[in-house]
Amino acid sequence: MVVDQLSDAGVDRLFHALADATRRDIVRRTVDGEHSVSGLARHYPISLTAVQKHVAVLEDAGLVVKHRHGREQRVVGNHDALRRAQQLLDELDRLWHGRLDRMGTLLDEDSRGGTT
Amino acid sequence: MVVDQLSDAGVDRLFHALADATRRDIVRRTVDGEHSVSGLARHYPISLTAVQKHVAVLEDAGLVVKHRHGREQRVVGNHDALRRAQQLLDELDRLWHGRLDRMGTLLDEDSRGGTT
DNA sequence: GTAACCTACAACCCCATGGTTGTAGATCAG
DNA sequence: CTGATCTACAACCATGGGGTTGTAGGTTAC
Repeated sequence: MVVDQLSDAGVDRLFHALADATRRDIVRRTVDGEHSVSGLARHYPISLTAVQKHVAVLEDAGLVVKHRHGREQRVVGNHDALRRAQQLLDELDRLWHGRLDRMGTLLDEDSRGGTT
Repeated sequence: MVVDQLSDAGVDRLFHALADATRRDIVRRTVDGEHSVSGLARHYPISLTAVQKHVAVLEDAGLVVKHRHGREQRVVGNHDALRRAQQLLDELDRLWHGRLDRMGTLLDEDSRGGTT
């Protein structure tokens, strides 16, 4: 489970969930503690249903967890998903460093070819 | 000016660009060096036009840079955009740590018979 | 020159997304 | 019980995203 996580379908969901300002804001809020869905909805100029859908997208991506508390549905951020996203970017980042290293090696020894 | 970058529109483009396996693969390839658009297209079972659009999305997000080289359009990854994405995730990550710190403080005060 | 190649762009399809409204089931407060 | 809240879900609409084909303009090779 090391290398090829970049082509996972869950990664699509993860980054797609982050690709919306409202959803990022919900994450920011739920990182800070539990919030009901309707409580969250009061902060945005969109309908409650729209917020419900955003929360569903976040939950599907694993960025958020819901659990019932009486008649409310409490939403709270999930740190693991964020760390997963960070790891994926780090994986790409490592490729860059590898490239830089290879460029240095080329300048140094001038012997090897690339792979395809 | 460091804090509120989470609600920028460019961030939408950045994460949206990363929310597609083909585009992440293009980034992975172009991190490793320059590739022509048609050269990239040969690796995927989709049309050249589709790849052109993916590259355009990546370019719009800043993850990739194009420049002409003869009749070819060379595509190469842009490290800065990736670092920007990493910084945004780190920003969220910091919120989590802040929360954990506060929870620790609460527990601490509670064990001392705090008055909240 | 002609042919082959690389790219750009317009037009079109299909469907997922983000938004809405409306209805209905639980749950809490009185 | 009654009313107010919170949530869920279905139906619908408009827009954009990912894909295609087709046409056209440059650039290299012959």
